[in-house]
Amino acid sequence: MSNNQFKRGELYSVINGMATTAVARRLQKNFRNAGLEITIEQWSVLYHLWKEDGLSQLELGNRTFRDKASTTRLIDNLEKQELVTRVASKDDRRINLVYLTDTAKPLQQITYELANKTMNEALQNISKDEIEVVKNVLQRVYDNLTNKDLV
Amino acid sequence: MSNNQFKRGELYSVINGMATTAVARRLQKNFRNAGLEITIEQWSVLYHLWKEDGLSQLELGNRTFRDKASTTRLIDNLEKQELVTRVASKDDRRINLVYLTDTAKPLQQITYELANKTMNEALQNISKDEIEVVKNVLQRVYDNLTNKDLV
DNA sequence: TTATATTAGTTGCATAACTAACTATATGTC
DNA sequence: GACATATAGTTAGTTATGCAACTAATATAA
Repeated sequence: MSNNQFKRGELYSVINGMATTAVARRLQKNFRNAGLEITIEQWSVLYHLWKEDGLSQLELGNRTFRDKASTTRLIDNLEKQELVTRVASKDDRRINLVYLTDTAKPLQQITYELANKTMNEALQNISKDEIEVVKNVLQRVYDNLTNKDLV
Repeated sequence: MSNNQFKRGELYSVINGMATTAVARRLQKNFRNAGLEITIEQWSVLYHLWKEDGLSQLELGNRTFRDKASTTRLIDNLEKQELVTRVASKDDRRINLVYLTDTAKPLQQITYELANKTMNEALQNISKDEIEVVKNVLQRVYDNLTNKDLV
């Protein structure tokens, strides 16, 4: 019997990601309570642009784990809210580089604070060691399912 | 400084749930490759009905971590595919009890097997102890954010 | 240099999520 | 019994997801 055999009844709770969902919902709520009109999905894109502005849509999709269709529409919505602009690359005109606008810049500080607050709420009474194990395991799960595409 | 302070750059990967997403996508793919036409969201509802048939929509929503509007539409779609039927409760006619049809019953075995297969793919080289820590931490994260609704 | 293949992004279609407002049934209080 | 309140479920509106088919631009190969 494999080392990783689950009792069937336990499977769903592992797959379900209820904790992830709960964190996302709480962060969204904290955004809303602070009067921020952005979704956490939009924020996930802004987050990567604050780290490195002017990424291509494809690269943004990779970093936020989305396919290109989802990325297209997320950026459509961000553009509608005037938080980013698309600029065709001069080297390769197939590529759209995505840049933050001045409207987006002041959101960085407040959303970082709200994300920190949310994580503190989520991680009450959970030790640093436990968090490290979780991060490590989830990374390995991700790698198990994506590095080799054997299906 | 709090015990749970994160370096900012690490925040997103924790919130994002990329591992959860990857597992869900792989399970969906495994369903599709086996010729099953159901979504994992639909499967999550069937999963609970196989454990206990005839639950109310609200109870199904609780067990699958959905609000009632989402539950309504999920069951609409399951009904369209003739996998479940709604039966008004005789005791309280506001309540819809949801029952599996004969069409749904043969799906149980094959989807359990595919879920097991998916979890084995996901959890390669991850020890039982690590899995226990992850499950325990995620449960506590969930509890931290839901037991007391202090926002 | 022309034909073919690849790549980045968009669009159509279907499912699903959440909020808020709504309907219908039950319950509680006077 | 009548009126207010609570509860279960539905509907409308918006955003997001994924797949597949498409366009436009670039790269490769003959």
